[in-house]
Amino acid sequence: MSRQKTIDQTQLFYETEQLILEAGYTGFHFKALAERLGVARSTIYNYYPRKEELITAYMLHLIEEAVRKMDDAIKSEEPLKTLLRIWVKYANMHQMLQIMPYIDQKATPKVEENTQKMYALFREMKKKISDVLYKGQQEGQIRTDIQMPTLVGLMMATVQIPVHHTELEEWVNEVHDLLLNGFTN
Amino acid sequence: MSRQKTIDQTQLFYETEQLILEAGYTGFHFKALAERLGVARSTIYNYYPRKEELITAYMLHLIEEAVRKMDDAIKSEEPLKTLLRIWVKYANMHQMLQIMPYIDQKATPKVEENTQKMYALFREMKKKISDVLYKGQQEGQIRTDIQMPTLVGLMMATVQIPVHHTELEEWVNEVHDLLLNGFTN
Amino acid sequence: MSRQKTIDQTQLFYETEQLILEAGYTGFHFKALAERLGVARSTIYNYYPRKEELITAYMLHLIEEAVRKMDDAIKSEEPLKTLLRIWVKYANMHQMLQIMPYIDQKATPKVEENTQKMYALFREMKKKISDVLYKGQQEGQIRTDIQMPTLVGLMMATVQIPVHHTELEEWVNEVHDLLLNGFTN
Amino acid sequence: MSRQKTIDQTQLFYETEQLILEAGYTGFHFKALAERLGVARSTIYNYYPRKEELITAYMLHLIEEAVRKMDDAIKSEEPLKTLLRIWVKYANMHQMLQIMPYIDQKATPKVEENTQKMYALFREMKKKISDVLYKGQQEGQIRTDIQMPTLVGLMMATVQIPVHHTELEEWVNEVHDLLLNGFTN
DNA sequence: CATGAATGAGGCTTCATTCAT
DNA sequence: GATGAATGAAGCCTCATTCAT
Repeated sequence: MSRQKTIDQTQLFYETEQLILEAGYTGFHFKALAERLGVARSTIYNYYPRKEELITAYMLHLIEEAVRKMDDAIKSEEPLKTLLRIWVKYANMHQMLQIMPYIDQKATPKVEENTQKMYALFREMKKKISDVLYKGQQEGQIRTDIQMPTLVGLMMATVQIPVHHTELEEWVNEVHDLLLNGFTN
Repeated sequence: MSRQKTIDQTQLFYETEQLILEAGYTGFHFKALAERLGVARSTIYNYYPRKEELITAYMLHLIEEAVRKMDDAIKSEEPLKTLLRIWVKYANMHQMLQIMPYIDQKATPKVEENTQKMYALFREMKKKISDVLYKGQQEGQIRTDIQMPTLVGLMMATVQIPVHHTELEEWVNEVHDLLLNGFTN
Repeated sequence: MSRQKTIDQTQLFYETEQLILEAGYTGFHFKALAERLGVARSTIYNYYPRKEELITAYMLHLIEEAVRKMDDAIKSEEPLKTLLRIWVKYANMHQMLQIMPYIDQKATPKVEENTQKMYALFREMKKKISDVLYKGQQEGQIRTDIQMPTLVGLMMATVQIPVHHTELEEWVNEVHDLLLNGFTN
Repeated sequence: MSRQKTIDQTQLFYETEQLILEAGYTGFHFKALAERLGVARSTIYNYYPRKEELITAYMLHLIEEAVRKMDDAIKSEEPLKTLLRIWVKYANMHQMLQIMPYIDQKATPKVEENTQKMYALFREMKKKISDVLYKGQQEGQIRTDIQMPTLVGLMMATVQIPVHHTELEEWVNEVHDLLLNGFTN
């Protein structure tokens, strides 16, 4: 019925991610993206009529995936460590979130919708972390004299800690230990 | 009647900072800057012949100031807490550093120079933090089973923790406590 | 469930007309047209390989219809009034004619052909009006001291007079009276 | 203080008018305009940041001029004929008004403002014509059995009558006569 | 120095049109 | 025939930068 497709969602999202990571939002154009994909610029417009629509669709997809994994994480034995592992694997998600303020969130209704959903999911993620920590408090392992948002904040901030380690798992162990026990002996 | 016609360095840096904070690197143009300053766009070129030159000059200035304050900090009684306080007060510096990758660092020799200096200063800052922690290790307060970059990394990551507190000092105390003693009871 | 998949000439012309009337030539695209018709854009190309071909075909069809009606009109008792009535009913034809200059009339041989035919028919229409007026002059009702093109021109210009009337027939009567007897008492 | 100007308002408006008359709204681009003016496309943007802004500014200017002339006209001896003369001299204004529907009237606040003003002036023009006709009615020359909007409409429609005459004044005389006395002997 | 004027490069989008199935 | 896919040409617009005064 029609010609063969040359770009698929997966590849499109993959190159979108790569381009943003390499060039930042400033350097993210359909021109550059088209070159990477080896298609004409206008072709992309047949899929996403607006730069912002593609970018938010991609982000939404990313965060949805992360949230799904977290759901499983919570049921694991060491939930905090598992959350940490996921959170760090999705470190680029964190980077993406930082570019949100520079996106025209009212570009099209679709963009607005995607944005809303993303923020909702992001709040959900924080909620999941809170829940794990709260459970720890109930069970007496986690201290209660620090405000919850500060606890969550520190946990989430760890994404910024560079990975000097041979294995990601080493990083996870070290940071987990540090979070739980602090700097002091 | 007419707005101020001459450019004042201080105001120039101030507006540069504001503009970047409000609009990000994407929204940082000489056009917008000139409007804020109430001068013609071309006037700015008499001071900084290149957008990148202005931006790196401003950042360099910012980081120099922070480093200077840190020098004093180290001599204080609670050096870690003082460092934390400074680091957080210069939180925007952190934001600025994140835009560095998107700046054409070879635009002009001056830009290259500024960039080099900035990175040097940034390394110096990390060194200062390391030193404080190292001293703590020598004195037996800080644990030695965690790699130094991880310690420094966590300390620096704290800028990301949102400030829900009435007073910045509360935030500092809470985060300091958390860093030292960890999540557990 | 799905919208009609085959194109029907009548509907095609109908939507063409509607779209031009609503959006003007500027807003007349195959994209918009295809949406209205509920078919793929490319489908239209199976019928009209060129935008201009469709548009001129439609116009030709419209003007042919009008000319046919005028033929009958001339045989009526009040030929001028009847012509006026037809002319006004085909007011959109007038609008269409105004977009002709902006169409690439040499796009394809077919377009050229349609255009030629249209202009011929249009001249024929003017001829018919002239004939009616000329007959009036012969019979002594219509004055002869005004150049014929001016008479015809005024008659055709009436299409621009807005219809504030409840019934179109009222408009016709009023304008007819005005044309014949003028502004004065 | 600055470089010499290469385009002035007058020339800009003149070329705008010519281009619209020749190419219609479809063919009116800054690209074409810039070529005519012999400047870079972007230069025009320094004056009018939006295509619609230029076009509406030009139209407003045109209609303002016409209204001003009409004011004088009304005091003349043969006001209706004078109005007719002016109206026809500004025939292109009429053409401009017809493209209004295809302009994005909400493009910018300035565009909206211009549009509002234009419509107001246009209503004013119609009012002036009405006033002249009304005065004629009071003085017993103009018939009162035809609705005023129809009278005004016919008068305004005359712009559409082609000028086959050697002198514009001949056209004016002929049309004026025709309007007043009608087609009949 | 300050400025208004001009410009080119580059990014954003839309649409007519072609083509393989 | 009908369609989805791809594309190029063309128009829109913004901004860094240069230049003459």
